[in-house]
Amino acid sequence: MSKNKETVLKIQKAAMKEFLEKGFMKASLRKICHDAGVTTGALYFFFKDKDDLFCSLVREPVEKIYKIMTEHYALETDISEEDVLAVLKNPEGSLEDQKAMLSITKIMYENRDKIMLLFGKAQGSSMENIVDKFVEISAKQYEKMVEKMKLALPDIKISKHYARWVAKQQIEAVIYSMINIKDEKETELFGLNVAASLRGGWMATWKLQ
Amino acid sequence: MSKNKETVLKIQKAAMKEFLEKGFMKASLRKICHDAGVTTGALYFFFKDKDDLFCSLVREPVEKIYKIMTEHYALETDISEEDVLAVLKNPEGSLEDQKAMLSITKIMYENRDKIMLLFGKAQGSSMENIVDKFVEISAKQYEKMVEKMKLALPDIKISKHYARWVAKQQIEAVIYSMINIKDEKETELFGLNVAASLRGGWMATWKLQ
Amino acid sequence: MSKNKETVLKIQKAAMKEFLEKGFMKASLRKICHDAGVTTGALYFFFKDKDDLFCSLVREPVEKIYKIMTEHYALETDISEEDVLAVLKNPEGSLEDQKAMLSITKIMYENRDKIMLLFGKAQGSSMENIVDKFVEISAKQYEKMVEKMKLALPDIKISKHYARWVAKQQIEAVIYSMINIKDEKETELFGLNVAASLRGGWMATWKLQ
Amino acid sequence: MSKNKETVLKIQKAAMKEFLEKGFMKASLRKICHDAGVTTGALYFFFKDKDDLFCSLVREPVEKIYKIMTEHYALETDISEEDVLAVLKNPEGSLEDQKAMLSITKIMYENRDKIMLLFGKAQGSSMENIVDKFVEISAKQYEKMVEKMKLALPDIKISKHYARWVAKQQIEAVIYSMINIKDEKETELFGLNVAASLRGGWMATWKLQ
DNA sequence: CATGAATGAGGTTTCATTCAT
DNA sequence: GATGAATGAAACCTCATTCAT
Repeated sequence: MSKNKETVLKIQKAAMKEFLEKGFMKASLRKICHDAGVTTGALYFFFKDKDDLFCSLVREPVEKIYKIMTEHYALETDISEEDVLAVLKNPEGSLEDQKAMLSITKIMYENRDKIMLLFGKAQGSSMENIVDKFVEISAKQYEKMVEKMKLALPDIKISKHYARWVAKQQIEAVIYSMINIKDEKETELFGLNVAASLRGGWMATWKLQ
Repeated sequence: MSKNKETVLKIQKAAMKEFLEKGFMKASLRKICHDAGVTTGALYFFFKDKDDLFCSLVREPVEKIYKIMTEHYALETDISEEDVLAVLKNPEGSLEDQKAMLSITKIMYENRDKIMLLFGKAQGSSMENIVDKFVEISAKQYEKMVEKMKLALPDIKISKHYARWVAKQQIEAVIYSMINIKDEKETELFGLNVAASLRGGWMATWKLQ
Repeated sequence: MSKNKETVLKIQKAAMKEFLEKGFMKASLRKICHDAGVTTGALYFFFKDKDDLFCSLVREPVEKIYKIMTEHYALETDISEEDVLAVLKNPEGSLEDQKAMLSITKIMYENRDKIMLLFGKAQGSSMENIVDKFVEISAKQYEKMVEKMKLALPDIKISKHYARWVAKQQIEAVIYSMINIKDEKETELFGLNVAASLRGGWMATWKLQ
Repeated sequence: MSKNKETVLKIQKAAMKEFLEKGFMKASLRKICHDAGVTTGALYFFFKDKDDLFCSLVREPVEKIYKIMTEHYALETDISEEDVLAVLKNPEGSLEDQKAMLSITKIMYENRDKIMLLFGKAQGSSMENIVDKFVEISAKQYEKMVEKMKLALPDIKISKHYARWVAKQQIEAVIYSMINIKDEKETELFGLNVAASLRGGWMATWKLQ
């Protein structure tokens, strides 16, 4: 039990390195096995195939993020129109929303390498569209919000693709920060800039403020 | 003269299909040749290698976009601080800026499939980082603008990564639109929403308006 | 253990045949695999590449010969001038020298086919210049000898390329014998003729006897 | 007439470079054509195939050498036993023999690059065994000489392969010199050393002097 | 648990050569 | 004389995966 755990970890460590370096498709299982000091048979005892190995590396944060998103958005489902306006006029934004985004951001930063694998090196694996899936979930909420905003502000014409784009922006901002900024102070400052920017963008779209 | 052009076109047509379907790496030259009704030798008479074939499909719009960007940003280099504020307070934004973005958008829409190849299926080819290069060019301008804004508004703290993110947002908005929206009316509306949103985001960041 | 050895041997046997027939470059790995009743993958499990396969066939004698040469020439390093003359005036020649040459000859004859591969079919492989390397080692000794002979016989003018040519002659005589003569008696007689001839050539060059 | 001559020369010049660099087999006709600024079709108008192109580069010296050898050896055919001994006891050697060897050497040096092509880069072409053919011609003469020497010196045991080896040595000495020595003075000195050495070797074999 | 030999299909590329124009 | 498009076979090699042990 301790020994196979060890083997799995050795494989995963080597796999992480190789996948990060070459991306899913160009990564070589042979090299992973060699670097891990393990034979192919051992790898295939623990993992169904290449894709399964890749997924094992990112499964944990994916599931956590997924959980937070679904739970969070389940809460937000029943906001009334007045709430929507109130929430958006409040410079602090929705508390729940902030909490969710913070949780996700925290998870991402706790799993920095895994997330970079997930969002930058997954092409060819079954995870290659995972961002889209997250965006999808988030987008559904924004679509609901947009619908309600439209009721309150019927003169504003909004494309039906706008909500999804907003959702995508939000998620990609976190990823961008994670990939490009190492310094913590800088990360925080960047986060504030982005938050202000995104919020300002939303407000401007509705001609608020 | 007509005949060789024909062969090249047959190859490129088959290549376009295969690359769009499978992406650069998983695409098979054997299949492309077979689908084009041509031998591998013929392909290698016209194209240096797989990468050259891929590039031939996207070279034209890439060069056009590159030209517009470099020319446009050469113009914008010498804006004074007052200009910056003036430009940004003007709801219409910089005329040149708008024109450049419109030209690029137009080129992209005129080469929709090529651009989708370029921005979604290029991993493994020498074009895989082309977006980054475009963002880079644009980012340099935004960095200059940010520097000047800071002089006018010294109390606003701005991350040094902010400019690049803004540049990235702008370009990815066009790509997003192109990939996801087919209807022209909808595209236009989405464009207006995004323009308002991005402009509002920038203003909010500087606490203007 | 017995089985994998078998596969390797099957591959090597087929490879030996193909390389001897066509030479390194024209030999086809496909044909080797087919003749060995094995897939290409199997070949590449045991051998890094074509060159590695070729080398595996000749490595053993090469290393043996190399070992003898380096050991032998290490011994001979410290001959004095008098020794040199003494050795050369003695019709039997240097005992050590004879022993080394005999060992090498013996190894060559024990690995006749491998040596023929090595010296006649290696063009294109990493072994293509192996004769030159052997000659080089031997040549260094002859160069030292020539230097000492010159001290004893300052009137004889000797080209600085002469030593290497003598070394080359000696080694190529063995190869020549091996390639062209099958009969043992004949080989022995030829060996005596060559030995006398080479020795006589050396003496005549120095105007001795 | 002048123009096609030009084209042929351009092709041959490029071919010479490529063959010298890579050897017959690895040389690329494509590259030769490209370097010559000519199309494949043009090459195939003047030359039957790769081999024909290669041969065209070396044909001239080959034929000259062949002519000298056959003519020379036709003369030497009818030497009597006494002549043989006389010739060999005479330190100057056979005058005709010297003249032939000098002519051949001269031709070789006048066609240095062609000869290096012929003797070092011909593997895979129809010229790959040309040295053997020259050796063969020369060897026949030496065989006759050996037969006659045996009649005069019946106690000396000589292998039937000895004559060919002597022939080979003589030709390879010239090639060796040509390939390895550039300086003229050095070449001459080396030639004297080798001549003395070969003659001394032959004499020692017959226990003469 | 783990080995490691073996599969077999597939990858891209290079080549000498041909032939209609 | 010369073009240059096209052939088509073959080249070496890599890969994820399987399975008897």
